[in-house]
Amino acid sequence: MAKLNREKVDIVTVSNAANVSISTVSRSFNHPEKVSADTRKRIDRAVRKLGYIRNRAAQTIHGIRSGTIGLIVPTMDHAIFSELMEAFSRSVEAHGFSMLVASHGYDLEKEYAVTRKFLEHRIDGVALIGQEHSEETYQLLEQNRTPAISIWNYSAKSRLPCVGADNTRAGEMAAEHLLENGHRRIGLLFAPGNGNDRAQGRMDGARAALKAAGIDTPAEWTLQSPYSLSAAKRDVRILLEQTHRPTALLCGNDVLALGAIYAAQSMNLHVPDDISVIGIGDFKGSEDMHPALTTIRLPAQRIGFLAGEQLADAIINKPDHLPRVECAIALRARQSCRAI
Amino acid sequence: MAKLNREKVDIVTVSNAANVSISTVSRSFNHPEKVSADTRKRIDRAVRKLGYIRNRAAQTIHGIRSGTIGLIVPTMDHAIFSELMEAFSRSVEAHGFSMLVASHGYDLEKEYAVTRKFLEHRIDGVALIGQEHSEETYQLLEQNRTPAISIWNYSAKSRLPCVGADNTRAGEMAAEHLLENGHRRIGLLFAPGNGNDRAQGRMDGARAALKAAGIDTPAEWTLQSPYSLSAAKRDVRILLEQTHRPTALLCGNDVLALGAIYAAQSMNLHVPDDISVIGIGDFKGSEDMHPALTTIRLPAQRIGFLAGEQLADAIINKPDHLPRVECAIALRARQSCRAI
DNA sequence: TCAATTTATGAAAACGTTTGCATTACTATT
DNA sequence: AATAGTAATGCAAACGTTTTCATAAATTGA
Repeated sequence: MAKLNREKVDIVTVSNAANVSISTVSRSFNHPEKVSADTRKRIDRAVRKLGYIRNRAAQTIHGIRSGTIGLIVPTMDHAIFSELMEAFSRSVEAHGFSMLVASHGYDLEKEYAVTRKFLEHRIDGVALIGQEHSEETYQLLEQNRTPAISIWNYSAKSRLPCVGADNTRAGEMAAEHLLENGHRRIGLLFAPGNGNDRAQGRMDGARAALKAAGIDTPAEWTLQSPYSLSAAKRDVRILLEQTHRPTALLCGNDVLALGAIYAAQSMNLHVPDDISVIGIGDFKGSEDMHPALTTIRLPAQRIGFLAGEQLADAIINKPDHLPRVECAIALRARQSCRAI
Repeated sequence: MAKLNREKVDIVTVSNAANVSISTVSRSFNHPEKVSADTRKRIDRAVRKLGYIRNRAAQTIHGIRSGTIGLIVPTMDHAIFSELMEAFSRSVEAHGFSMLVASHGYDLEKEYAVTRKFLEHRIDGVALIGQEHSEETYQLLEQNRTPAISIWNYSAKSRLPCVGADNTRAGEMAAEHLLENGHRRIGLLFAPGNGNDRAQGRMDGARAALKAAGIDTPAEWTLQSPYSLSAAKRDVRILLEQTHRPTALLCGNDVLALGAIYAAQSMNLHVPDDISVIGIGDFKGSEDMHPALTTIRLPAQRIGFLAGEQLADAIINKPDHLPRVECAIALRARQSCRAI
């Protein structure tokens, strides 16, 4: 069966082989109950024999859903986004959709271009990361009435429906944990905030909580490092070489936190005895590090899964209003912070 | 411009607005030189005003390429695959393709199902990870004459053209490095080999090299752990609690190696003084760990990039034969192994 | 046994493009 | 001024489906 056939096999080929009209073949796929058992069997045999595969493009121009959903991320190779992607993919796939993915490298114009390209493919819906997008991107989506959601951050006044966590609160919680443990000299290490409202929100939250406790972090203790172990390590080493050192480091994400820990270790400083480190994210592996990382857990898998469900639901059932979903975050107090 | 219009806008809408026929509109997109500058300008204005976006599905059924490439991975949230994906995506995108992605969780039947689904979308090409696929998957691709490549492992006798590294050799090189450093008591820690020819190949290579040196690893020093820091940590702890301990651990990938290091650290064993650890992969961050991980570098980004180029080339230029591309691997001797 | 339903199938239009061919209006050549 | 050639455009067929409507065949009910 399914022999190698030089010519393309389409619904006509099948209908000929099964000695029925193309309408019947189509029906046998889409409304099998309307076709006699006998005919159906004959068609199935022909399909298998010829190796026929339906052409979704043809269905799509007929007004049927394309069966694709787009996911546009800043980058795929950050642990946090790949976890999210995997979960999102699994959940939309369970509803029969295929996933188109692209990354834009924190460039909002690129994001617009990719969105446009996806719309050419007539995606049934699209998910974007965060809520910082160009006005053109928002308009493009509204104009085409393409179901779209924003994932990763929660905000009560997001322009798109969103599924995510409150990054500002995450920053606050991290700061509060350090404060509760008696820290007052706190260094800040964050990823650049432009094109990245997650990082910005966390930073704002942390700053606000510290300010509320009467603490103003000096500029030389406020580090901005790209998302990379080596960059964080390098930058934190410089900070720690100063004579006047913070007792704790609040890091915008777990990778930066791990970099900070490595920096400390490489200078023979003990974490948490000599310096405490707290992260945000709770990436895979943060729990198993040594010392186990104290961090704020952002439920990436849950967010990805729920986002997929929401979007699939939006496409299939066309509710006229999509809710905003806030996913709970929580402190994971482990071994990288101590009370002073 | 681009007002919110209730009705769909297609090429007919545009042609009316610009007072030309649909043929001219189409030509103005695809063969602009065949349309007078004046008309083109008029069309462009209409396009912008209406917010028209070409329908690739319609082009596709006309026999034109769909402009999509599929990438099917075991899982997206292993560092190594996400790095690969990002590089692959960038490279196919540069050639104008959009990327469909799916994961199969090391289940070859799922892989077949996903491949089929992608074929329904009329992908122009597809990339699979590794060379272990079901016969049905191979036949499906051959039958449809869909350009396909296998990425990640190189093998001179692969059924599909491949772009990748020699995993067997990686295993050998890791073993050789330990042998050269005087180790004879070597523990093995690998991911399960079924549905994962990469892991299997590395293990075979390591075993062969050890055997050639007259070393037979006892069963209790041969660990099989799922790809996870915590599993590796747990399993290695058990191994290290034995009185008769290996002097070195050869790990099938860097995550397992890092887990092994954490296990050692948690038992107050020093790496490399008390035990040496070597990994395979050289993931992002392995270099920055503490101690910096000695490992065999597999160039994930380069593989992803070249694979994208190869596949795009196969689609665009239809050469009748695609070469196999082997990407060089190399030892990165850092601080986690010592000579004894 | 005949009319009235019901069931199974086919014919044809529609979906949004691209492109080969035909037509018209210029431009250049003599 | 007539002819050949070229540039710009339109018409209509084609791509592979789905679905509405019509029709034929089978079943039901009297």
